[in-house]
Amino acid sequence: MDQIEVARPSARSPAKAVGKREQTKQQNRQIILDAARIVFAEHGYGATTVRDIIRATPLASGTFYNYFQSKEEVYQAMQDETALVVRPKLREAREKATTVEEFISATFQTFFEFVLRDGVDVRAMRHNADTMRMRMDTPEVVAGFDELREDIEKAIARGLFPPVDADYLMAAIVGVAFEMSERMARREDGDATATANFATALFLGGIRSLPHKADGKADAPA
Amino acid sequence: MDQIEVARPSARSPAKAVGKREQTKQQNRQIILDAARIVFAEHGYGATTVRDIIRATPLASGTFYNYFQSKEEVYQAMQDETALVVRPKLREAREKATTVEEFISATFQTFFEFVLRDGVDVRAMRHNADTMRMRMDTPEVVAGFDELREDIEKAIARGLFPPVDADYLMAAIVGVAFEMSERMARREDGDATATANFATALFLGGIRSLPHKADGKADAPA
Amino acid sequence: MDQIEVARPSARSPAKAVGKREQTKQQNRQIILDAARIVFAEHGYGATTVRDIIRATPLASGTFYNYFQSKEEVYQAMQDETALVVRPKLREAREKATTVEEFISATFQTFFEFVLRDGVDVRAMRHNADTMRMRMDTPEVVAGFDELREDIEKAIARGLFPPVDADYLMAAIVGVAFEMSERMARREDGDATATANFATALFLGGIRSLPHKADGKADAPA
Amino acid sequence: MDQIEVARPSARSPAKAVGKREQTKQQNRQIILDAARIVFAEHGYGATTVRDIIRATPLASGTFYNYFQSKEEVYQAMQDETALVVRPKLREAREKATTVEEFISATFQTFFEFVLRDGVDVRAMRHNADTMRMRMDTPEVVAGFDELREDIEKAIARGLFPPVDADYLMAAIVGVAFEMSERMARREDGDATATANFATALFLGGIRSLPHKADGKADAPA
DNA sequence: GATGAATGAGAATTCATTCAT
DNA sequence: TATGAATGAATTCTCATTCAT
Repeated sequence: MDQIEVARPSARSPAKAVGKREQTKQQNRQIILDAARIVFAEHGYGATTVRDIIRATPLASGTFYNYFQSKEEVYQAMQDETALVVRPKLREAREKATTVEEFISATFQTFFEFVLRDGVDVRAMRHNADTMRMRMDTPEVVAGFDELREDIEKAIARGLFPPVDADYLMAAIVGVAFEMSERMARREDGDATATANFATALFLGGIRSLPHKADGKADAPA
Repeated sequence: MDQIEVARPSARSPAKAVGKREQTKQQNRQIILDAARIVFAEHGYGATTVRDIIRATPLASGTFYNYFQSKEEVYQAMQDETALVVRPKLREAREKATTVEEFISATFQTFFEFVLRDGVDVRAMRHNADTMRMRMDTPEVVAGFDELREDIEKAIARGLFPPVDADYLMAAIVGVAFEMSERMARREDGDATATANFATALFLGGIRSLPHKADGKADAPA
Repeated sequence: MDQIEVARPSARSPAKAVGKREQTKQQNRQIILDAARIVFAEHGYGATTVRDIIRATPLASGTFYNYFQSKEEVYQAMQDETALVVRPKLREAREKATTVEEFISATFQTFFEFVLRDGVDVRAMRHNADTMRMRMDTPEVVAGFDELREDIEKAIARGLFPPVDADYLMAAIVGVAFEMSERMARREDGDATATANFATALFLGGIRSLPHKADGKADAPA
Repeated sequence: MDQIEVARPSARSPAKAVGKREQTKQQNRQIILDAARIVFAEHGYGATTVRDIIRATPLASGTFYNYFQSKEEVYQAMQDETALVVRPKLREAREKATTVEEFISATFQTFFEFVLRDGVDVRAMRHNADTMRMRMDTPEVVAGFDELREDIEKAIARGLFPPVDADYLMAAIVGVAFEMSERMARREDGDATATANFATALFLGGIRSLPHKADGKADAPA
């Protein structure tokens, strides 16, 4: 496990001291967040200790507490950082939708694209402890679920969707999104558009509408 | 937190000529597993300590280590105990299927019924740690995923399913099953059949086939 | 580490029950002693636990306590068993001595012969824990030192030895005996007589009387 | 307590610029080593626990682990600290020797002087555990044996010693040194020079050359 | 007597957090 | 603010010993 690159405050450059210090502060926070992302992915949440995170950092242990109170807090900050990036994208995509197709397609496409570009390496993350797969959602992430449900309800209200159980539909979309994104990330040739097409076809027309595979064989799992 | 009731070696059971000591051993193992199930549900996996589990038991601390090496091991045993019950049920249900409808319907129906009857109290479990939702899958659980994919592949082979990406389809089913089962478990009037009908309709005909709600409102979330 | 061969009491032979039982009792005590000898040699005294000794035995843990109270007790019994064999031999050899040569020679010869024949494998014993060499003497062994000193005093009394410091001379003999026996045991071609000759020559005439090596080189250490 | 203390550690103190923290670190390490020396002497190695050592210290339990990994490690550090003091003294003494007498005499004299001045209180140490005598040699101590053998080989090479078995001679010297030093330390009037004279005489001329005792009686043992 | 699971005191060790520097 | 050693409560785990079978 490598250390994150530093902004050591030891080298004093007398000029612009304030700006420099402020910058360092921001950098250190980011250094910790980045380290946490890697360490959580490697060891899993439960097995990760604050010490682990610090060790993956050039910083001293005391410094951690200048930025976060605990493991929980840094985890949430990390997840939130992520959620705060995706959620607006998802919202925007769905708000522009004028058809069911657009709504569903935009949701999956945006989500899968994000996972491929910005997501932690899922292969490292999920098979930690050699044995167990785990998924944790912070309040910020869960709030994204609520937004999706709200958007579905709005879509129902404006006649875009039939009057279905929005809570269940949200759950189905979320479940498919997370589970398929993990599968996608494990594939060598993970392709956000193809994956989104699959999920979209499913939600629009059911299994019989799914794209056919040329050879009739399932993709090899990782 | 209550302790699990004990079967102290005093009670004689004449039938099933298992030695009394062997019987006590089996009981103690089960006592620990049951306690673990409750404690993990209350505190979440990460926050649970071996001491917590022991405390929820009438047994001595050393006794835990006669049965399990660690928190991880008891967690896996617990999950596996569950998976070993559901997996054969699911397999059997799917093998009897002669149509796509039966395959999908039986899968969801069996799964949701199990969650309602034997599942841990999800409401306690998922909102632990004050904040975070989490899901962990042990190898035994993951093996169930593989079985589903195999069954899909077989169904494709015998022409039951169109030649789709079995891995992705499996992921979609699993995602929907887990995510909706949690929603279902949170509802006061959780209904396995209704939930299975929703999921089945989705997989057979897409969103537009979903059952319509009378009032057009989403169910209230927990 | 192998287990010591057993005398299991499980197979009941009704006849001669008492004699059989008595025999088994003696055997089990011996089984434990033999196992202890091996385990102490492998792990060293400090690191050895009663459990380790039991594990090296086909017996149950509770059985240990029918024979010994603790690790200390079994260790002493083991050492004493040894000392009780060597001490009479040494005494006898020295009592027959009519010259200094005989006294010294018999002492070393008897001791080194014993080490080679009955001693625990010193190579295993002394380099335990990969790091530390250790030697422990029980009261029975220490009593052997006293006997040696008494014999020296008697030898002085009857004019065999000059009137030297018997305590120091005893210490010197003991030190040379133990330290050289370890070196001897490490050598592939450990030879009690040659080793005894070396020690005897040293005590009779000093370094200049020591046997010369053909090549003038030291033996290779283990 | 005023100005001198107030001087900040950043201000350079030209000589021996050791920070206060570094100084405390060194002190704490020494505190633990000193406590260990006492506790090992009192309880013996096997019976000593890390807790015992910590209790003999004003430090917290966790602090121990900032310096040593285990009981073994602190024991070795302790022994090595000792060996690193004696070994150079012994080497130097032997290198200056131009005769057998000087070589042997210097070795014993140096060793016995060290034991009397810096050695642990042998009377406390050896009769620990109510029962057993024990000796443990760490690698550093064993390395001292190798040095002695090398020096003997060199002495043989330059014609100082006859071509004897250097390994055995080394063992004899070591055995006599340790065993006699223990006896010496038990005596009220332990005298390094007298003890060294005894050992030297033995190695130079054998028993018959040993100094005669005025009364022909052995010294009283402790 | 033999067995081996249960016991629980206590030893080893970790780790979040503090605080002097 | 950054540092990192000290802290000690909490946790994991071991192990001698007991005792029902």
